[in-house]
Amino acid sequence: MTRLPLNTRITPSRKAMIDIFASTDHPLSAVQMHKLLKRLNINANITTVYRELEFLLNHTVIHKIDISGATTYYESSEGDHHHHAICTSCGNIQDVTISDEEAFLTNVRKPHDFTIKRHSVEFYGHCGTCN
Amino acid sequence: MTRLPLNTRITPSRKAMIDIFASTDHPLSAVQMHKLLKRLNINANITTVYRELEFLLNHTVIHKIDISGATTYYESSEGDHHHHAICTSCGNIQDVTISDEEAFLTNVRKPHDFTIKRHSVEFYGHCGTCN
DNA sequence: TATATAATGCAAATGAGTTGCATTAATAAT
DNA sequence: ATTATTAATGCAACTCATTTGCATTATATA
Repeated sequence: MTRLPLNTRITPSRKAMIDIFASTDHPLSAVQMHKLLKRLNINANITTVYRELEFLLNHTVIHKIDISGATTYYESSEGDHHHHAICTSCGNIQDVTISDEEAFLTNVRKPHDFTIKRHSVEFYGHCGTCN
Repeated sequence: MTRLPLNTRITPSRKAMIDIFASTDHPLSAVQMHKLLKRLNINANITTVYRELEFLLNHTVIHKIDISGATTYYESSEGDHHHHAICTSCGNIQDVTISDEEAFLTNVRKPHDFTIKRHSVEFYGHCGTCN
């Protein structure tokens, strides 16, 4: 796992959130995380959840995924590089991999002098259940 | 251009927005559009801008682009299929094309039974000026 | 020119996320 | 074990993008 600062304190909500991200292969929003914590009887304030997400993000424990819409989703940085298929009917999010992604990236005609730091590839459509 | 409903009324703000999208190769947010209209002395309410964006979206005159963050951007549906490179420093958005995009799409290992309706590919990094 | 109703303006509400500040609690120091 | 330091938290208030209800205006048609 990524190294957290030396002065990082292990609080119940922090531990739970780290555990949840580590054991879930599913992107989560702040509100969803907040509910999950409640079910574990960890009554953290939603502000605390947002702040912790920011903290975990800063320390690359998690990363954002860019899904169309107002809500930000986060997932663990562990696991292989992948993208997402979002069902526009039920909101379900599944992983998508691209074989030979390097080839794909070499086919990108990027603007002159633009330095790519990261990329986002998302597919929208209908999942098996909603088809 | 896409056909609008028969009962569509040509109001000053509608006409201006359609013209602006047709003549700009640049994604615009509701707030940016609102400012552009003001400069043309069309003092439409921001609500009207949002409603008109929704209308143009519904009639496929424009489409949303999915950029990380709270603000939604829209661009004309005219023009070739392309993606975007977003400068995370200055917010500048440039077009990106992928050569042989069909090949890229065939390399996508999509979930079983998932029907892809559209996809979004965005690159984040630093533009020439911010490098 | 009158009529129907699409489009608009305004105010208020919503939803996601942020911030200031006082309080609490995890850890280090004693 | 006790205390001190300060990271983490809770709460309320706020911002920002966007939406909604409702009364009013104005475009296109009869």
